[in-house]
Amino acid sequence: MLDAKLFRSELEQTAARLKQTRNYSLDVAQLDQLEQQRKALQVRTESLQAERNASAKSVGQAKARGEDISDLLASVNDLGDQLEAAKAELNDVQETLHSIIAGVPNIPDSGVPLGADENENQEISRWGQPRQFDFVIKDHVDVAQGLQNGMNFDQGVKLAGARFVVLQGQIARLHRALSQFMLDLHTEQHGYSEAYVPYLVNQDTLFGTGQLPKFGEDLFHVQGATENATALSLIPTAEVPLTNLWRDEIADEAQLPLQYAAHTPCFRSEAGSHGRDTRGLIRQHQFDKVELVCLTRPEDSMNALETLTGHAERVLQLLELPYRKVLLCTGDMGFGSCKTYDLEVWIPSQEKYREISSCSNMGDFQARRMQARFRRKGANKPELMHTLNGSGLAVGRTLVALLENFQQADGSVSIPAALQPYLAGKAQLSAG
RNA sequence: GGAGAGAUGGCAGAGUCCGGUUUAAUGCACCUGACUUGAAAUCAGGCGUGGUUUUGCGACCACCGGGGGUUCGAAUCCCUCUCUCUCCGCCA
Repeated sequence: MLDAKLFRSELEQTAARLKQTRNYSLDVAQLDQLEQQRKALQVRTESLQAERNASAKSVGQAKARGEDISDLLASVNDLGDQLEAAKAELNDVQETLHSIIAGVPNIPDSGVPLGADENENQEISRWGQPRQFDFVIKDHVDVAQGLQNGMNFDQGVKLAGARFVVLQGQIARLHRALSQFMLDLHTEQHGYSEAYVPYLVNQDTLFGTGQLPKFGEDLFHVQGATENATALSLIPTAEVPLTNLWRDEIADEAQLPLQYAAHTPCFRSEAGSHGRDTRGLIRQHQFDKVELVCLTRPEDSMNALETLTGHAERVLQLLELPYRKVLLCTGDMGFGSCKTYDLEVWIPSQEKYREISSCSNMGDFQARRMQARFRRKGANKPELMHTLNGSGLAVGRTLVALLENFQQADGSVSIPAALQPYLAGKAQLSAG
């Protein structure tokens, strides 16, 4: 959520900036009118409340002195009705305002290139060389089929439906090894503290990170067993529970930066993705991810984004997977982000780099929604922190990249050295 | 699943029966100042969050788990939801 002040004192500039960067149209006239109503109604409501408080107090005092209070009561008779009406009106206006403001995306950092869509993203760097194969390569689905059919989409369909998979045998083991490897790397070498978190979260939590109110259709919602059970939703990323750890909390400045890593499944409805990436493991309703979250002081967040992205890159480097780092343009960035790097891994069968990590600095956008704050040493007012998150990495897609990039002519798959300890020292998965 | 008890400011903890100078006592923590070479101790003062309004000082409003109600007035009474704890039952 943007600072409400931007909609009051800098409405025109804010609208222009949102249009320029996000192609987001703010109804300036409507907002301006609502804001004027809000102001008038709020002043009126509060002065009525003050009046009510004062009269209630004098009633109390008169009564304490044993005086007759019927005159006093008569004089405040219609106050309640007036107040109630004013409150109701104010409430309406504020709800309308809030619902508009809660749906406005973050304003990108000035360093982010302007652009309409992914075609105008900026490649920052490349690491590694896509391998030259001297045989006809298979995609990961066929590679896995050669490995005792360890990736079974028919079984996924049978058990759950389209975009679900069952992994078995050495593929399942590889999948587990990858997440363990990533989590160990980040906790042991990059200073993240490991967390195990709920996979189902409530609506406040989803609002905090920005999934609600606008993106509810991207989630799976779970109806509790009882009629009025709390509405819960499956997390689309561990960013949601991890960042919300500090919702409605005030950290000491010395506690920052806070760094959390968690390995969780992620659930996405993929509404609107029909027909995209239908083959293979690239786009599933359920996938595992090791997520990194960092909470910082405002002045530290841009550096922290570089550091955090570096941590995700380190996974790819250790796994010897060629990738490129892309700075997303304003039009391609997520709703709450002010700056995002995507890491894209080389997928040989597609001869393309595909997203495997997205690292974002959300600025104070999420922190304002969830009132995640910190107090500077000596300062009295708490201040919003900045929140960052990044995949380190998406496990399923890493599995895909590994199978494809390290496939051998005989159908086996070699294992990068860094990962071998997690596979009982095996240097390859053998076909058969 | 059954029975009971609770939820108060960063923490602890009074107030709730019997609604009214309680915009919440007190203690701890924290901040400022005094004393001290410095620190500790002591003393004095300050010290919640959000919001509105104001050039500023300030004034005002809301918040005692969430929501609703009764009332001139609610931390206090009523309804409801959520959560926590204790005991019993069941259980990975």
